[in-house]
Amino acid sequence: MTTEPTQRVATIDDVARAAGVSISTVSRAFHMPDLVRASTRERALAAADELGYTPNRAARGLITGRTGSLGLIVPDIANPFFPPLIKAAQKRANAGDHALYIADGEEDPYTEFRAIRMLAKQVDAVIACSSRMSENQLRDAAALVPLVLVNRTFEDLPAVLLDIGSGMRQAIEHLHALGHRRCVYLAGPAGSWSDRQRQRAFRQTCRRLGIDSLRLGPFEPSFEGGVRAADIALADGASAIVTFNDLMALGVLARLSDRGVPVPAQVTVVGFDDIRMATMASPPLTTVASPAAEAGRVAIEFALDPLAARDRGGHGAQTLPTQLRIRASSGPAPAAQPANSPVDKEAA
Amino acid sequence: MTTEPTQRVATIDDVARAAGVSISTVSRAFHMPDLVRASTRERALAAADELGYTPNRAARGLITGRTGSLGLIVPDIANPFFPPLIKAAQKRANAGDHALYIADGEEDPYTEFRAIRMLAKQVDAVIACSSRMSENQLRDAAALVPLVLVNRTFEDLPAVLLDIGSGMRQAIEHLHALGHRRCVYLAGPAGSWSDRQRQRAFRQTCRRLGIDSLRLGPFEPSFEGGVRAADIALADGASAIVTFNDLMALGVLARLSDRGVPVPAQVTVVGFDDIRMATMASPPLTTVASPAAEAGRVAIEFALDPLAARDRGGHGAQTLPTQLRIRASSGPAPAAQPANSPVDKEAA
DNA sequence: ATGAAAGCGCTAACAG
DNA sequence: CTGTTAGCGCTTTCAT
Repeated sequence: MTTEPTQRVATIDDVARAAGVSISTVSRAFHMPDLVRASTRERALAAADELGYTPNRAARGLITGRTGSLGLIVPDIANPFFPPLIKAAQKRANAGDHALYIADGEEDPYTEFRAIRMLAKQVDAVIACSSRMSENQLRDAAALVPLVLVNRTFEDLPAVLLDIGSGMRQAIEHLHALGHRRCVYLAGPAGSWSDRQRQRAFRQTCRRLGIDSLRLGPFEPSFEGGVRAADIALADGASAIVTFNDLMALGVLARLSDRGVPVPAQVTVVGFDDIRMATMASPPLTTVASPAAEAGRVAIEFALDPLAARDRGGHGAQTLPTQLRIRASSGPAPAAQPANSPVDKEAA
Repeated sequence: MTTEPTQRVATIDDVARAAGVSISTVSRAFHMPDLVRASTRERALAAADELGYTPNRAARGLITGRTGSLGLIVPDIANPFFPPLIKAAQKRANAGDHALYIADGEEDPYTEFRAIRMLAKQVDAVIACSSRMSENQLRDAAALVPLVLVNRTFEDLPAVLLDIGSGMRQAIEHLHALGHRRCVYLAGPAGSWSDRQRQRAFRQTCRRLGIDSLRLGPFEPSFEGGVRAADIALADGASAIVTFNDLMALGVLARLSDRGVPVPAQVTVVGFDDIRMATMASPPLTTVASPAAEAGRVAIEFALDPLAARDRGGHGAQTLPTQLRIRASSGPAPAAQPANSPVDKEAA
């Protein structure tokens, strides 16, 4: 027989009564320990522990303006790139005695904005990962609550970046070394900032190496998006495929496998994330490793100490290195150029 | 030049002033629309919209005791079983105008308990998924805040269950039909409720079908855990392996592949979750489909309306069906019994 | 060193 | 129908 409905949660008042001190003494025992005599403090703390008292962050926030909580928004929790980031962030937040609230933006700018606006008053800062919001929305959001960006920059907001350009260069150089002379990039969401970054690095590196480059998309940045994109990429006769993210790469691989196209014998696929799942993919997937977990940790640090954030990189942006990760068995096979469709639509 | 730090968030007071009505009228315009004249209501709502006003749920909760927020705890966000569940839950919560806070229990009972205690006062209910907490902790938690369980039962707490027994029976019958006569179950976390359920169904079904059954473990319910378990399972001469969850199954597959063991020609692996990732694994993985998303949705409904929850199944538990999902190419191959180690340790 | 009192943003009686 | 008042749990002056 459980005490089903909420029994009652100890308030600071209960603690005070139990310890035989005033309510403000208890509060001080927590936040300004030096202002109360040691013995009194002990008693208060003991009582608090006894009653399992946890301060009501909401109530505290009401008066201090600081809630001791942080918000974290990702476009899609199901995108395996984010969980490691989230976990690292949560760990770091808890270490600083902060709670972390996670919300899912559903890959939709407005949903994301609403989520931020809703969180605004109940958290000290919001961390927006790979934000899909427009610049205007970003500006509005930043006016409501201190904002930290991950995987995107905007004006002088503190940001944690992954060195996408370097990863892309490494990937293309790798493909070039394998003999590929016609590469296609399967783009992610239309307005995506990080997709633009990738496209740019892709185009530039291809040009530099004299590789025939092609951009296809946008596609949904998901497994299904990759499946759909695969056929199009194949039709365009590319022997090497670089995708916006690993999820798409996995989709491409699955589709290629279904169509009986040998990978990497005929096509090499490079994913962009090195999410945990990539480890689980069969060997052929070469990935660009993103230090997602570290990004999560650093983002929290930025959020907890905006000033430190401002002091790091240029205007508070810190860039984390990225690295090509070649699966053992994806090495050898170069690629015979398949039937080459002349259509160079949207040449990147 | 951004208005970097929090500019100022509109309060109900601002709205009232802007609309030229009293503060309580604004409040009523939101919660008891019929109590204010249409024209006044319009004006209040318009002003609110104008100022981008979002009620401060924390402040509201302080007085009503209802925060309009829900908490959701999972043992491990990175476990791909949960994201779909989380997403469905969040969608349903938002539909009911509730915010959903997600927390990660880090596969640790006490971390989980602390998280719940911290959330207790700031949410209307907490949904604990595959809780790793002890019965005592569960009881204590339930005393602090209305609690909804997913994937576990405890006394008369509302619960959403997946019909694990049925899935396991289907899996074993399938293996039996393929000719397997020696199956091993790779167990998950030691104290896990759902692991016990699986073990029981496994043991019973094997006995009924006259299959030589073996339980190994516990193992970490992760990809790495599966990798480690694979060798042990192989050493024990099983031709069919059923794992606690898909993550482990994926690890087993990877390890088997590394060791050059043909799957499913020599060994068949059955995962237990049918998470999205299973789709992406190479064909040999047969899975038990869990309606994770639906579980998330139903859990929110239970949380929003505890009474309805109480009215459904026995004491508020609703069981969702589970189904064996056989990948196309995992069908044909039966299994030659490999070298059979006589050690029947921990016979299930 | 400690207590009393004011007030954060909001809702729920209680008047009008 | 609408405005006024009290007070949720907490921190923070301001007294003592």
